[in-house]
Amino acid sequence: MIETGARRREIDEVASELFRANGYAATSIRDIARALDMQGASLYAHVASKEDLLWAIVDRAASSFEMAADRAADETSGADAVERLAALVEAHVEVVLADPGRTSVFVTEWRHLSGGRRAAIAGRRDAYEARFRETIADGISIGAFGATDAAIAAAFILTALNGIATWYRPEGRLTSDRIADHIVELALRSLSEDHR
Amino acid sequence: MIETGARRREIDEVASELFRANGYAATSIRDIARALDMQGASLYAHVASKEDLLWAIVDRAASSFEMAADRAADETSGADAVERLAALVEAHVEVVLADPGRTSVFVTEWRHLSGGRRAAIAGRRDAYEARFRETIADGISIGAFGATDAAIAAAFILTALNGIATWYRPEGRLTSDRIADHIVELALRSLSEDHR
DNA sequence: CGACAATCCTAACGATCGTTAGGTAGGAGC
DNA sequence: GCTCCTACCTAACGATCGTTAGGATTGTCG
Repeated sequence: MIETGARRREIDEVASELFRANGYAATSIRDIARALDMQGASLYAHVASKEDLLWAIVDRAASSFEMAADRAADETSGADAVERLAALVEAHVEVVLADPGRTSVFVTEWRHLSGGRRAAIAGRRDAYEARFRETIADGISIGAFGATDAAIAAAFILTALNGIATWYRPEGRLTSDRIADHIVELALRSLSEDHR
Repeated sequence: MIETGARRREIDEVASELFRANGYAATSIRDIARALDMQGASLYAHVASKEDLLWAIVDRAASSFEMAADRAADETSGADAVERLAALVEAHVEVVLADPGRTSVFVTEWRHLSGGRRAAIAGRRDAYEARFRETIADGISIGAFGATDAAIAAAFILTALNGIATWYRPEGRLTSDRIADHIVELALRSLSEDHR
C-alpha cells in the first residue's frame, strides 16, 4: 500500500533535503509541509507516519548501494582481489556522488528508525561491510595488500567513502568524475603493499 | 560564569553519552535528568540552557584537537612533510580514541548550535582542516606524496579518522594502541607515491 | 547557633510535536 | 449530471518540549 506517485517522490526529495540539513529529529512534519507550500496535516494523505518518510529514504539508499555492489561483483567475478575491491570502491563512490544528500541521511539518520527497521538496516549494513572486509582479507591472504587488519581497513575505507557526502559540493572546484578518480586512488593506495 | 564543578562534569558526561546514542535533538532535558536520577528542571541549577550542554562538549572537543595538533606541530617543526603529517594524523587518532563518544557528538551534532557558536566551530574546523591540507600540499610539492589533490586528500583522511568514533568499541578485539597504529599506516599509505 | 551556598524539588507556562477527524474543491470517467 | 478519486484544508487531540518561579533540604564554615 506504499504510495509511489509523482507527488510522493517530491515529498521524499524535500524531506531528504531537510533531514540532511537539520537532522531527522529536528525536522518537523510542518517544516516539510511548509517547504511544499501545504499544511502539516495534509502530508498524511501521502505518508502514514514521519518515520515512513525516513524509511523510504534510507531503504532506497541501502538498496542503491547493494545493487551497485552486486553489479560490481558480477563484472569482476573471477578477477583478483585488487580488481574486485577496486570495483566495489568505485561503485560505492558513484552511489555517494549520485545523491550525496540521500547518502548523508542514510549514514547519519538511520538510527532514528525504530525496532525492526533499525535492526534490518543494521544487518544490511553489516552484510555490506562484510563484502569489503572479505575482499580485503582475500587480497591480504594472496599478498596483494599490505598486511593490515581487514576489519579495520574496511571500516577505514567505508567511513572515508561515506564522508564524501559531508563535504562534496556539486558546484565545487572539481567535477564529480575527477573526485571519484581521486578517491578511488586514495582508497586503493591505503592498502598498497609497498610504502616508504 | 560557566560552572566547572564536579557535578557539572558528571552532567556533561551523561549528556555526551545520550547525545551520542540518540542525537542532540532527540535527547530531552528530562532524558538527561532521568539518567542522573533527578528532575528535568533541576538541571537548570547547573546549566543555563540545553544548547550550553552541547556547547561545552563541542568546544572542549575542538580544543582537544587543536591542542593535540599544536603539540604535534611543535614536535616536528623543521621535519619533512611526511613526518609532520604523520604526527598530525597520530595526534588526531589519539584524541578520537581517548573519547570516541565526545568526538562523535562533536562531528555529528555541532550543526545544532545556533548563530555565532555554530559559525565559530565551522571556522575552527576549517582552520584545523587547513593544517592537514597545507601539510599534504607541502608533501606533494616536494614529491614525497603521490600527486593527488591536497584538498580531497585532507577531506578523505580526516573523515576516515573521524569515522573511527562511529565504529570503535573499547571492549573490542584490538587495543586502541594497535588500532591507532593500523589507522596511521592506512592514512599515510593512501598518500604514498608508489603503488602497483 | 546562624548564615550561606549548593542541590534538588514541585508546579506550571506557552510553544510545538505527531497525528486524527471530518470536510471541501476540482478533475476524470461513466 | 453524477460519482469517485486525488489533493488539500481547518480544527483539534494529548503528549512532550525547553524553561521559569519559588520553595525545601542539606552540609559547611564562621
